[in-house]
Amino acid sequence: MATTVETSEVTLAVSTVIFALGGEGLRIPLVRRIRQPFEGQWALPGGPILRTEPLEAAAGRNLLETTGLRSTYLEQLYCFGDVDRAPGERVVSVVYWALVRPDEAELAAEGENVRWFTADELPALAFDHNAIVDYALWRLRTKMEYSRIAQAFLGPTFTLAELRQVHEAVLRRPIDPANFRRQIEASKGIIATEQRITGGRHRPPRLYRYDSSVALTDNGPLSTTRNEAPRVIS
Amino acid sequence: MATTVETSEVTLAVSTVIFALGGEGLRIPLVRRIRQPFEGQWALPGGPILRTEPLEAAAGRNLLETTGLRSTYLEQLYCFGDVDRAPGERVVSVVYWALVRPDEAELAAEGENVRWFTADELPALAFDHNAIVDYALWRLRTKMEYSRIAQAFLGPTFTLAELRQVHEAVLRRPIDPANFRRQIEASKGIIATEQRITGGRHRPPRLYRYDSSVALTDNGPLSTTRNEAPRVIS
DNA sequence: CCAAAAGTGTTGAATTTACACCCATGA
DNA sequence: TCATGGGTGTAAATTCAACACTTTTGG
Repeated sequence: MATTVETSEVTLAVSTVIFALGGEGLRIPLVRRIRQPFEGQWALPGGPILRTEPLEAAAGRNLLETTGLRSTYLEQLYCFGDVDRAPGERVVSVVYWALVRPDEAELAAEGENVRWFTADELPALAFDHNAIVDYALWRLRTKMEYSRIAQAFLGPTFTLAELRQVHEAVLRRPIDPANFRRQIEASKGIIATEQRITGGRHRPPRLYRYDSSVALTDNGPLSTTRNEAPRVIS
Repeated sequence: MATTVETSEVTLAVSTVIFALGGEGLRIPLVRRIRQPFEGQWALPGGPILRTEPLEAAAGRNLLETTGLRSTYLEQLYCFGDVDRAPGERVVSVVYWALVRPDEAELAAEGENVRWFTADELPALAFDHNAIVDYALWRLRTKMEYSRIAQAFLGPTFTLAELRQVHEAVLRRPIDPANFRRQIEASKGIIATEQRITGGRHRPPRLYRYDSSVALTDNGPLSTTRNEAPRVIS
């Protein structure tokens, strides 16, 4: 992946699959390669690993550098190391996946060499990146069913309808609003505020916020106690 | 981890957490380090990555080299890359976890520099290997609840009591035999043979074998179509 | 016959699912 | 007042959990 020096036998890199929710469902940003191999083709944002930088920080950094965004959720996906995944050299890529909020994604830098694609309709990507995205999509959809990562797509407060729409968009199936409400309320991790949204031609929905004392997902002993910053309650 | 050349900025290695079931529950083999750092302390089997060797093959190879065993299940656990996890140099380790059968584990080479330990009572290990084992244990126990990896601890045929005892040993809690039976029978992936075990002072139990057309666990698009070899039905 | 584990049946609780229906708002 | 989603109620279906009971063997 065009990294570091050529003196090492194996090259190590970090790449990141970034998800945001757009009009047509899940969207991910890709960068156009400006050198061989795969020059001109689209690829996942990525780069070399710096000697003194943690892997997760590297993922966050190249996320920031290519899109200008900070993610609300970042997790290691897998380490890809097939011998022939890059022509000529042996590249091992530690891949992370990230979720960003749509309002931030709006501001995202989009230029000649960075473009957002609909996740289910990608062109042929460089390297094995199509397979990587497929796996990231599978993980996201699987995890959506048993964790509360959906909240990472939303701002500090949200209505239950918004949260449900996130689930529906990611899982691509309708969800019963009544059952969804009870399910979420029973699962904890969410706190009702006294605020409501007015202006709609219907009963004003209550706003919720997430309970920052409860982790979005249970990663067992790996949980990096990196809980999101406590939210200011308005 | 004392690998390859020092010309590269970051050293890449593979380690493996190997699980077998022994009398006192889960057991794992460790190797004694014969050089600095952590000389004399116990550590996970591991080694450098060869230029032309797939990561999974490297894990299988150092499993074979240190214990003489081949595993019935091998999966990537996580890639550990904290900056200070090895004194002096930057080492990124791709860690795999493996399951082996007790009958094979019996034959395992155990010498001055290789010893089997009870997984829940490990001494202080080299590097961050205690944390790695904790995470592997969590993954094994979590996965035991929703997949059929328990079968990887058993031979080609087994009774439902044996299968249940694997669950009980790993999860460390008793399981109702009646409910366990129905649960397993409903979940498919297991086939009843016409054979029974005689000789016990009780009704002879039926032998089962696993359905090799059903994967032990659903890893989504990552499944390496590396299904176990079809079993000969006796 | 007795002990022990294999295997089947049954019942109540908990959870899931579908859908009816009332509530509060803006137009 | 009507349309629209917010929010509550409820009952059937399914799954889960506990445990009684019957079966088949060896001693």
